[in-house]
Amino acid sequence: MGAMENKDQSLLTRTAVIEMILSGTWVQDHLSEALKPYKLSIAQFNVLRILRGQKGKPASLACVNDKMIHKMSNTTRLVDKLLKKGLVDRIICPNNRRMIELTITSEGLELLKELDVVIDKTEEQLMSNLTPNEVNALVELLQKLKE
Amino acid sequence: MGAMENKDQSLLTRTAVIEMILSGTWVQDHLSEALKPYKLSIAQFNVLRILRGQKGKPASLACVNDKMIHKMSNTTRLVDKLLKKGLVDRIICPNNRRMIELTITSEGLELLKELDVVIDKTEEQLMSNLTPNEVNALVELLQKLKE
DNA sequence: CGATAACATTTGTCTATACAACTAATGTAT
DNA sequence: ATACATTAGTTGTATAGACAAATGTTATCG
Repeated sequence: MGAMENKDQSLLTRTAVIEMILSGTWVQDHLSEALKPYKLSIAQFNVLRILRGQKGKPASLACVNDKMIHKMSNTTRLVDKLLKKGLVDRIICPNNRRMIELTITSEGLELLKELDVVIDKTEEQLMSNLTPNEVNALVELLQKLKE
Repeated sequence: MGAMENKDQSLLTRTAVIEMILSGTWVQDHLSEALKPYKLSIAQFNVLRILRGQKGKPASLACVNDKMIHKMSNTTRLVDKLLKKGLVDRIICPNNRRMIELTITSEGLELLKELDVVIDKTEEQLMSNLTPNEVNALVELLQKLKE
């Protein structure tokens, strides 16, 4: 393997790394733009979706945190904001008073129903330059990458 | 096209969106981990690289900002930190006193030389699960996506 | 039973980012 | 030349995130 090929390869690698950062922020920028009229951050939106996914079964903070896209140190304060907006309920778990039980309120569910449409459309637009096969290939590459 | 195919397609789209966010933060986490011993953020490191890329020719703040991966509102304060560390110089442009001229110092160049090794290795590791062809395909998909 | 460890969440603090208002310098048009 | 707009950068402020220490609760072990 010559020096030239090494250089090409490391340039490609660097390009890939930069493209991944750019693509990640690109996606997030568009999503948070779509959420802006609803005064929700992506993180807040995801917590709501996680709670809906529980189908009534309450979730602890740690459980929510595990399922979050951005692991953050500070889920308490994030949930505080959703509480203030009346989108979630928080009670102390009767069986284990160290834990809390989070559930989504009916207002939260209503809001999510509205957001589903908005987010679906945004996600579709974001991917509109790729064919379904290409989207599939992209997902597989990204998953393989992080295995 | 049946309802089933629609659902599959939108699930795939959603998966792709999430994978892109995850991959972006995954890359950034590893890079900032690699930079940690040097007390540099990714943004600071990129400013240094941008200035080195100028090959002695000074750059204005706006110029640096245009080339940055994360467009940020606040390049002034970022550069302040590099100044305090002695990694860059900042003078007022004599031709247009509104502008500043940023250059990287020799200390900055020294540091970058050290970091090149570290970052190259990190980037190589990040991509090590993919073959060169796959990395290439990934780059092409990501670029096509954002066209 | 009492001390200690482990657990789940909260709080404090410091730094980072977003957004808008501000300052200073230059360009433009009458 | 004066007024007005534009440009380049800086500063203020409010919000978000990282990290570590603190709080309160339950489990474990002698």
